Amino acid sequence: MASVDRMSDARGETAPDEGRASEYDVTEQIGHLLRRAHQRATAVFQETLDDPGMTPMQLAALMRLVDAGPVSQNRLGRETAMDPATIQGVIRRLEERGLIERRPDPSDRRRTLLSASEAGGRLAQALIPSAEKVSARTLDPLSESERRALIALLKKIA
Amino acid sequence: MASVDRMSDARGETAPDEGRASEYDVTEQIGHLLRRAHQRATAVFQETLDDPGMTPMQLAALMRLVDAGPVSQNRLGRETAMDPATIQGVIRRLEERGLIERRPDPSDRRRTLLSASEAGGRLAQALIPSAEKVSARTLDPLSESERRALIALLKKIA
DNA sequence: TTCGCCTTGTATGTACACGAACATTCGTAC
DNA sequence: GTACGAATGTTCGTGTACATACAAGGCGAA
Repeated sequence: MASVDRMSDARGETAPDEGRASEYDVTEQIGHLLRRAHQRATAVFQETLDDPGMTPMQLAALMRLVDAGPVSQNRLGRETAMDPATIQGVIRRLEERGLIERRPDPSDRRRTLLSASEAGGRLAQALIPSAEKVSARTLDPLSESERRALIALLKKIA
Repeated sequence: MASVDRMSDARGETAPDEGRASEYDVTEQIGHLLRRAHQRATAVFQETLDDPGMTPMQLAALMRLVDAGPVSQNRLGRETAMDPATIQGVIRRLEERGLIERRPDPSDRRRTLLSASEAGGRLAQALIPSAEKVSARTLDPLSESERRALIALLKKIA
C-alpha cells in the first residue's frame, strides 16, 4: 500500500530524461496508466476497508451473491468479470471463511449453487459504508463532473 | 483473450435485476471499472503484439532499459511502477530470454546494473509499431478528445 | 436413442502483485 | 572509526489472472 507511493519518483542517480532514443514512452501508454490507476485503487481498498483479509474480488463476489440470490459459479464469474479458473479460488476462500455456502443444483447436476451465509450477509451489509468510502477516496482527486466523465469513459473502453 | 468477451453478459437463468436489496452495485464502483478496463487492455496487448510470450510488464521494463541505459533493478522498478519483489521475476525472465544483461555495479556492491542486450535492443525497436498499435486499439472506442480526457483523468488519480 | 456439441466445474502451469522478513552494503552522525 | 539507520536485492506466502486440458453432465439433431 505505501509501496505504491514510493514508486512514482524518477529523481536522482542519473540525469533525468536524457538520451531518449526511441519515441516510445511507456508511462504515456494507456495500458500502463490503467495499470497504475488500478494499482492505486487496490491500495486504497486495503487501507480503507474495515476488514483486513477481504480482497476486492472477494467483496465483489460476496456483494453480488447477497443481491442476486443463489447463482451458479460460472455465472457469478461472468457477472463480476472473473475467469472460471479465477473465481474458483475466490469462492473457495470465501467458503473457508464461512461467508458463503455451496450446494448442488437439483435441476442441473453439473452446477453448484452459491449463496451468502448468514454471516456473509451480515458482513456484506456492514461493509457497505466502508466500501463506499473506498470509491470516494479513490476518486478524491477529481471533481464531480470529472468523476462522471471518467466512469463513462471507462465503461466505453471496457 | 476471447474469455474477456464472454464475461460481459448478465442474461438468462433468472430474471435480471430483480430484488436488489442493498444499494451497492459492484459494477458501478471505480475499482471494478478500472479492473475491467485494465483487463481488456491486457487482452488487446496479447492479441496485438507481434511477440507471443512477451508480457506488458516485460515490454515496459525492456523499453525503459533501452532508453534509460544501465540502471539498478530497484530503480527500474520505481520507474515502471513495479514492486521490488515483482520486478525480480520480470528481470529474471527477460534475462532467461537473453534480452537483458546483469552485471555488478562497481561503485555500489549492493546493486546490479541492468542493460538491454544487443538482441533486446533490436527486439524493442522492432516492437515499437506493434506496441503503438496496442494503445491505438485499446482506445479505439473513443474519439480523439475523449482519449486525451481519459489519459488526463487517469494521471490525476494515479 | 444416440451422436456431437455445448456448458460446468476442476486442475495445472505461468505471470503479475505485494506484504513481510532477511543479509549485505552504504552513508552518516557521533 | 564505529554504531545506526537506510537502501538493495532475495525469498516466502497469498491472491489474482488466464491459457489449456479435462471429466461429467445437458441438449438438440439425425
